[in-house]
Amino acid sequence: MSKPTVPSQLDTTILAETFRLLGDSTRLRILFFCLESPRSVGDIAASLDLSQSLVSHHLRLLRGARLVRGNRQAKQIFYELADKHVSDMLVDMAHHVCEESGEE
Amino acid sequence: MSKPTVPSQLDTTILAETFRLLGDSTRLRILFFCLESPRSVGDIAASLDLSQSLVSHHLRLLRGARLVRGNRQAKQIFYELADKHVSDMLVDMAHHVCEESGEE
DNA sequence: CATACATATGAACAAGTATCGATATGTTCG
DNA sequence: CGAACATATCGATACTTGTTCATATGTATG
Repeated sequence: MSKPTVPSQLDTTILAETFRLLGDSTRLRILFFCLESPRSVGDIAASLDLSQSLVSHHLRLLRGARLVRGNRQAKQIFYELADKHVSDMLVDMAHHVCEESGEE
Repeated sequence: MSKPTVPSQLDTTILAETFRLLGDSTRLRILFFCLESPRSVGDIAASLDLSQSLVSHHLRLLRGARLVRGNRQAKQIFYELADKHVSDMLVDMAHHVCEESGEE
């Protein structure tokens, strides 16, 4: 278990798919915005200054990859990160990038 | 420092750029291959069944983002991950994806 | 039921990019 | 220096994808 470093080609594909979804600043902003607390689609669009349609499109992709999850509350649907896994990952990566400078 | 969860829009862009580079299975395969030990371009191309040109292109991108680093040794150039930061990140993400199933 | 509101979907377009083939740069050795 | 090898760059192409506009689905309220 000390050397599972090289994933199979299949795993690599899956990993890449996840990374690809995270590799768009609009989607990242949505994710980080929903990281604090569940947010409705309209709230996301307004707060991040994005069209409602665009937000919905992105949420669809994020939902498909099980990165977010939404539950309906009357007319609105509130989205939040799918699980602690995902949120931890995001926070970790944010830290990685913040510490990026002054390495060696 | 307990709630740096939401990065600035600028940071988000930088983060996304990094993710975008990781969001390609060919590049990921190259990275994981170089994770074990430094590899020459030709070795990467042969082992991963990719054209030399393609490998070089991807290495250029990865180099530009300081994800890999190469040092020349006679005719060959051996590439390795830029620092422990990057390699840790990759390994972590690989684990995340492996544990992906059987969550709830 | 009809109206208003919130979200989702579909078509279409522009921009980005992964890949390939050919060629150039650079390095070693005779 | 010139030949051989390793890597990098350039041009072109096919494909993916982020975004917008218009419209559909779904949900609550008078």
